Amino acid sequence: MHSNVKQNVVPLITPGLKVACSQCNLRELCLPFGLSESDMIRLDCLIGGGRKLKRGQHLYRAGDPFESIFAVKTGFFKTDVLTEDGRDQVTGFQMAGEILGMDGISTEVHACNAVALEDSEVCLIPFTELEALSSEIPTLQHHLHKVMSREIVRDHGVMMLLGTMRAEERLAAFLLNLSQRFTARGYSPAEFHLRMTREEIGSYLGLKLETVSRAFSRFQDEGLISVQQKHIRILDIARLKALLAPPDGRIS
Amino acid sequence: MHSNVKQNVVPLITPGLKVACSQCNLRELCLPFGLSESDMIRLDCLIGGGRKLKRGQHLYRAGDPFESIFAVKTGFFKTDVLTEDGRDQVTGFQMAGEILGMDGISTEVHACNAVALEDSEVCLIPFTELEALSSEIPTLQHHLHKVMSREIVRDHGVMMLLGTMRAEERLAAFLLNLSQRFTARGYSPAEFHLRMTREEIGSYLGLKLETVSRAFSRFQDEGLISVQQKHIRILDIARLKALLAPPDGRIS
DNA sequence: GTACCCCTTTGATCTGTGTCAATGCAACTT
DNA sequence: AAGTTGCATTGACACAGATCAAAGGGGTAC
Repeated sequence: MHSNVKQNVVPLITPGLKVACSQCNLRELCLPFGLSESDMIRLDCLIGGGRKLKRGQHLYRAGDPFESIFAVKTGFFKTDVLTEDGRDQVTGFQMAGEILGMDGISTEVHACNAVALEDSEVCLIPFTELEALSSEIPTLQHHLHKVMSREIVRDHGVMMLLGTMRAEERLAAFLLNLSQRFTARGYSPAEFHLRMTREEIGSYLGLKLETVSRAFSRFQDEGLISVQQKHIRILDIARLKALLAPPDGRIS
Repeated sequence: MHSNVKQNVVPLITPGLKVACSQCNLRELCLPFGLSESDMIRLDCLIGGGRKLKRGQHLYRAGDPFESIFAVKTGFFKTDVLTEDGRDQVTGFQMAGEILGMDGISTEVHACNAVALEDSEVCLIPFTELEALSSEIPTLQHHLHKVMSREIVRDHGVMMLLGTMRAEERLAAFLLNLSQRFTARGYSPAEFHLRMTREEIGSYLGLKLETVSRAFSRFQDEGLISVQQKHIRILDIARLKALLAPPDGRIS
């Protein structure tokens, strides 16, 4: 009855898919950043091949034993936490060049779920081997620490968003963040396709899907963006930014 | 006019204050966890002495160059982020054995402020040296990664709290979290002193101080806790926990 | 010891977002 | 091509928490 898009079959590692970091056009965004050619080749050697996922498939689930972190090669992911009592919180959306799975290091078990929001491809980076290599390559070690620290800082930004912003401010911040990340990857800053549903956006932003939808509509009415389902075009990025810094200051 | 408690004078490093990790009764909670005696002594050697802070003093400020991380030896801290437009979000409260400052690794500059909420003492851990040592001691390296990962997981928990919980649930979660952390340090799980103001609790929990105060009062009326200013006594921990897992499930 | 100031509590009202409900739209299946 | 299904939009209403305001209490500094 279900299409294979939703089956969540555990995907096999596809060894033929291996593409060396040194050849990868994401290397300036990803883990190998800053490495010399020769060090990059050493990193190539430990990366355990790629893995392809269909839309809807889990890369890992909360409770899975932690063995690797993952670098997104193509596609789009979400991570979410869910508690016994049924709460569900999207903790992030990840795109090409971003690292997934660091939540698992602390307990040796993944703390959240990672799901592909479109057909995607990741590199598998066995963590024990990565630690071993990074103790030999200071640049790699330091960059790994930077990546983890960046995740912490990003999370603090989300806490700020959830703790202090109103619905429209949250959505504006979300759109601007996506725009900026797409830009860094060479895509249009103004026009993109949302891979996630209104409900997933809402979960990430601490809002209900209806509120997200209404905020989109209001932005459109005011000429800030144009929305057609999942297709977004930012029409007035300056006014969108201005939403985040209210003129009256709101200084406590 | 101001008392010296509020002056935020940059405190000097106090070399005489140095206490070795190997002698520290927090070593099982802190960075040296799991190290052999000899490795712990090597860690001792790089720890750059202690630093004492009066209540209200900053350990570091957003924008300060990043050089060290810090381990809380005694006392209590808060970290907060503030943006140009005047938003202010408390991102965490740290107590003995917890590590501060990892936000600075990614950009070489601290991303938030750390303030002592009572007279406190920290160990200074120069980060470059820590990286160097950790590449020689795999256990130390791995534990550092665990500490950073734990921070990421903790942040996800706060995002869950901010994104999905109602005021009383947030406060219950907050109290239970404090209780659990005090317990881990050998203090009473049921009775403790809040070091932060209602406003700081509110900022952390994404609530206004009046809402925090009202929630405290309601908890007291219902016999869950007793509140006397900053002195808290948990009277019915089971019912407090039950607040977090509503009987109807609330499963979406 | 005393005075001041900040923190906290509590009340009254307002408002943004959640909730409930119905309709619309688009893509995918058959 | 029609039917099914999931996602998005929109409206009406309710309510949790914010805001505004005032009074009380405790700790801290002198």
